[in-house]
Amino acid sequence: MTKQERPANQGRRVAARNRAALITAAREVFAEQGLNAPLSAVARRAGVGQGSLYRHFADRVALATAVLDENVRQIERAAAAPDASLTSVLGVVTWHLTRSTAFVDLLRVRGDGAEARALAGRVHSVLAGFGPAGRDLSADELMLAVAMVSGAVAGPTLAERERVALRAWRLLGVEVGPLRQPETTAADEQSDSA
Amino acid sequence: MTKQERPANQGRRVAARNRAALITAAREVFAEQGLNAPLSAVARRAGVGQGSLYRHFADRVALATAVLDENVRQIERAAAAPDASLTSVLGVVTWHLTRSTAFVDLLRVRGDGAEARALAGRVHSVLAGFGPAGRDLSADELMLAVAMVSGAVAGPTLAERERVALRAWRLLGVEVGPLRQPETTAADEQSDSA
Amino acid sequence: MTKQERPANQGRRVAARNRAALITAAREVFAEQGLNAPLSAVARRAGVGQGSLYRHFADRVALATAVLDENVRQIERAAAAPDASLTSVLGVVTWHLTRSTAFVDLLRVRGDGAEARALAGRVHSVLAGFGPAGRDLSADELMLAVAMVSGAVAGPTLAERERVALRAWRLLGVEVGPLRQPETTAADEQSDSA
Amino acid sequence: MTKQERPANQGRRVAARNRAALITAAREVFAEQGLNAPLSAVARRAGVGQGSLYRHFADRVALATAVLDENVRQIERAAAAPDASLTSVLGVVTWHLTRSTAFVDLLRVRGDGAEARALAGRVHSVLAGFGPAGRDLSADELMLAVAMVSGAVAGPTLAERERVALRAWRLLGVEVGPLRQPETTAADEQSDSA
DNA sequence: AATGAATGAGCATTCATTCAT
DNA sequence: TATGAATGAATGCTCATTCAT
Repeated sequence: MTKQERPANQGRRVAARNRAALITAAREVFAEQGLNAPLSAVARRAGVGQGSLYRHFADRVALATAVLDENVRQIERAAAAPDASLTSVLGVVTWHLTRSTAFVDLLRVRGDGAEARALAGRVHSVLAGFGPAGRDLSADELMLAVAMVSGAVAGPTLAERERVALRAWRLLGVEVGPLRQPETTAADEQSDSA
Repeated sequence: MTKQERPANQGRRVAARNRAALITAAREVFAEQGLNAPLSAVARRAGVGQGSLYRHFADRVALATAVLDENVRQIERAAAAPDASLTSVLGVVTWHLTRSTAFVDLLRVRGDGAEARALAGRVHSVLAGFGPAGRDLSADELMLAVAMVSGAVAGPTLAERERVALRAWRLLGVEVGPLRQPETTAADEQSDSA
Repeated sequence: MTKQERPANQGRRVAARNRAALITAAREVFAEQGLNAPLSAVARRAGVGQGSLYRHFADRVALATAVLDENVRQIERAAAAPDASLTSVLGVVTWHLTRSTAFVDLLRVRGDGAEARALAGRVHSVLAGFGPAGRDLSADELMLAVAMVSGAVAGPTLAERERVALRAWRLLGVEVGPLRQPETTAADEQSDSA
Repeated sequence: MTKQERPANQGRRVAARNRAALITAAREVFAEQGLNAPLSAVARRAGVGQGSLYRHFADRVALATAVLDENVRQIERAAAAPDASLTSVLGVVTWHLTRSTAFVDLLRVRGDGAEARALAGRVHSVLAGFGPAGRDLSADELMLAVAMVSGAVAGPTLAERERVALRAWRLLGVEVGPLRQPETTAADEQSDSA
């Protein structure tokens, strides 16, 4: 029964690997060149043919969504940690904000499509799961605050963006945990529902 | 080659008119499609040849600068009014924020070139000329707050953007005057030093 | 946008054919209009999309180099023939001179880029492999002589250019073999290393 | 009678000055950027409007012809000098060859239009007026030799071009006088027959 | 399922030429 | 007669998308 799985369904295995490589490449390319970067650059960096990119992702939005989906999942995972708090989750959110222009846009520009709204909604849900932190803000207000910080985050260097983000949170009177990289689990590589 | 029917060269009488038309068109096109909109679309909307656009504005930045320069000048003029206050000026700033994506980007993304920084600096100077309003904020903090509101402002409809902007200011505890259209004086049409 | 009738993508079977067609077209267009001829004209004559041209040849120089590379290879092949002599090789060189403006420019204007110099160098090497003919000239002097003849070769008709070239060689006291078309071997179509 | 001339027919005086300025500018621009340089660059360098350029010179050829006309006239003047010899005139010709790409093309590429042929013909006439020098060459052969040297003349630096030119003449066994700048007389500024 | 070449629409930019002032 | 702006065709180049292999 399990024999069939072994003689290598090479095609399927390669497919999954390609998909992951494309997401990784897209994350890097979008970060470097912005969300309008040529898709050919993504394919090249992933070491994959153009056609394969289109097989996995119908369009630019689908690819971007896949990238951001990982980000959001990491936030959800951070919120699921035993010692999680609003403060610590905001630390993860802000970590992403300072790393990824695309993520900034996600949380800033709502309504850019059903996918983006869905992702933003998941962040909203996460935040709603916590009580107020430092100030008594509703989940809606928290999302607005996140958008505001997103809007402020800009700058050529990572350090500068981090500094600005923290100042922005302070101005809002919201306490933020340390900006730390969330763990990337193997799960990130397995999504195949696109 | 043997085209006889040239749409007629209207001579240099139209020069000033063309320049103004280009700025107006650019304002609209940039607002709708963002700062990377095709310049050909601007020329078309202005009813002007491609070459004329390039004669008046050496590059995209020059054109965008001209557009934003008008915005900033209106803010400066609002600040110079006899009954001006930080609150009323923020009303004008926010009015622009809700109208123009380009203006949002100007105040959000600093360092995108000397021109942008100069324009943002002028806004900074204006804000620095007022005392605190509703909270005791330095000019730097005020600029950050403006950037944050800029970041939050998004939405398909004008009404939505206005609502969001006001909520954002409230979250910051800063009082904002009524969002009102600044007067467009003839001076705006005469700038020829770009 | 809603165009349904794409002229059909014939797949990569045509890749090699396209490359050859581009070189052929470029040879003709460059010969007729000079090395600055619009590349779009080359693509059109080759019956190929603009993009394909750029895929095969990164820039104008790469295309010109490919064209001239064939010429030089034919000269090298002529020099490798069992009964080759300086006289016979000069016949081939001169044959090209009278056929191709681009080739004339290659041998006339040195230093127009590393590629051109490399190609000219290969001609130099070929000439250096023979002893003097009709006069005792060094390889350097021979190259100069070739450049001089190149410079003299001009005229609207092929016959005129041939006549001038032969007169020029006579003035230099150098014997030249019959102007004959070198064989185009299949090898010319296979180069894929550009 | 001569009164009319004084009260300044300003228009006419300016016109002549502009014409001369255009020729000078064209000489420089064509030398730097080649014969296909933008005419707007010529007008700009001459400090003259685009329209004025077109008033004086119907097209690019007319302008180029005017530039070369000066060169040829200088050669004719050199030939008219009391101590002129074929050797000395060839020195002047070669001086021009090493200075001006346009002049090279004139003597190299015949048949580029009636104007060019006429100018080349004048050079031919000049050479025909002298006896053989160093070798017994007919005027036709001399013109061919000039074309050959023209063809050889190339190189990024003036010194290199001069060196090559002299080597080329040596290879032809023709003696050449020193390369010297011909005097520019006021006459060059007065041609108004275009 | 992957590949990589083909295709052409689209955008930026330049420049020859015309023409009102 | 000079001026300088207007015009748009032409060209280079890029890139999203399709499709034979």
